[in-house]
Amino acid sequence: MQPASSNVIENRIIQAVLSEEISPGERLGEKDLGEIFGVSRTLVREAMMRLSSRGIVAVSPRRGWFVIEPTVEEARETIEARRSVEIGLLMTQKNISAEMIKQLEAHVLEQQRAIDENDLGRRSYLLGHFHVHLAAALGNSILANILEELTTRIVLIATLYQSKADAQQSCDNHRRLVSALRKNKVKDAVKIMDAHLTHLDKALSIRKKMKPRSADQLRGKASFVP
Amino acid sequence: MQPASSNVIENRIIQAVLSEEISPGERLGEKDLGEIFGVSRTLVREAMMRLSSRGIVAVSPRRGWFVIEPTVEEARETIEARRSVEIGLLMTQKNISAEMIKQLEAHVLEQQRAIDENDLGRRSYLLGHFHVHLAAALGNSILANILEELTTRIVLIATLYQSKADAQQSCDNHRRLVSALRKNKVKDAVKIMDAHLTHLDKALSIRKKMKPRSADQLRGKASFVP
DNA sequence: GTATTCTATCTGGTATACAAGATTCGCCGA
DNA sequence: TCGGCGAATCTTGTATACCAGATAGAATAC
Repeated sequence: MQPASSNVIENRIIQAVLSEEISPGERLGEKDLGEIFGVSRTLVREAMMRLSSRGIVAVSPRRGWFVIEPTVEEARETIEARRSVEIGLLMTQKNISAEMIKQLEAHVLEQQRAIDENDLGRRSYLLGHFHVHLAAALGNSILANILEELTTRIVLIATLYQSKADAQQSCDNHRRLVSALRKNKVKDAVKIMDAHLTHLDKALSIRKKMKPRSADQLRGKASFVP
Repeated sequence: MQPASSNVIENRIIQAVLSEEISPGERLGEKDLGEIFGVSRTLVREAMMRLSSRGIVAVSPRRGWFVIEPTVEEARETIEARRSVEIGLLMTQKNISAEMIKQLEAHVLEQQRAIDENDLGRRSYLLGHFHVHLAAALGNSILANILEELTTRIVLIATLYQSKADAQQSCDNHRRLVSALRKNKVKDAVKIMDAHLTHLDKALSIRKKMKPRSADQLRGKASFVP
């Protein structure tokens, strides 16, 4: 394994979370990750520090780093935060270029393909990252960053609480959203987004407990290796 | 100087930025900070990693860490991001308790006092943190965190571009905002917020160049020491 | 006097060393 | 068989060592 920078580690872990390769509550040992990425604990630690700042992992003193397991309360707050940000994003957007609409439509098609091909990791990744693309398309990279943070947490929440928001429905919502944007019907877009998140929020009531995987299993995941 | 954890360092630096004790472009050397806080470079580095993840500082390889100097484009994006978040926040809020209204009013009074007493650092700090309190009052700590990040950057932007949004006007806007919230006039609140940010955005055109202070001067600032 | 090159020094980048708390597991006793 | 106790081990916490790139300043050439 050739060495990787701490940035690479950080991004790889976010990607792994979005692809559901890593589950909430999973332990991420510094030593293990160092071996996987071929670097010393120092770089792993840097990546963890940034990830913890983004609310993806948290450290338990002298026990290890763990992927966060949001409580129901935190889950609701995250969904509400996303609702605020996304609705604000839609309401304050001025004009969206035809080029961007096309990109978003292409992204939705990719999502559909991942669903059809039953590519679970890619499916989860694309469905989550659609909203990041949306913010970027509306011309604000800062909001895109914020949304990446929030959607990553949402994926963890969805995994943890087994929200049954099935992929096809999410994809359909995205399609309708882009369609509304193409017609410049902002109000419709807001409604679709609002309903989408309300659905997610409702699905949260069904709790499901997960058994955390051990770090050893993680090492076995070939795809986790960059 | 007794040792401090990396968390303390991080918070202290954010506070220093909010209080305008630290200017954009200022160099923050690992060695210097380590001496100031009485710790090794390791802990300073951890704090810097998290601050960079929050977009407050950036590293120039083998040269040092610097407080970010947003370009005009980034400044506009930050203001737009804040507009989205704050408007979304106001629009999706359900009910705000009388208790919270009181807290916000008390905060506005504190702001006024800082203005009257000409306490510049405290003034800057309170005016910026009002929005963080607002998000917290509306019951979402995640949005509060996001807003802390954004307002910190806004302070840097205001310093850099010498936006003449004078303190008294900001405070008045805050007072009007809380008043609208008390009367449950959400639309008015949104309007006030929107106008406030538009004003900030307009003021951005007047560019002002700053000369960065050296780290030695920073060391001299007794108040920077925890 | 000015431009240039070379070197001493400073800075961050990364790995490693060592300390101390947490965990595990075996041993012992009841 | 079950529960408690202790040492061995594992994990993060923090400091330090060493490297390489960047910088500044002096010496040199013109």
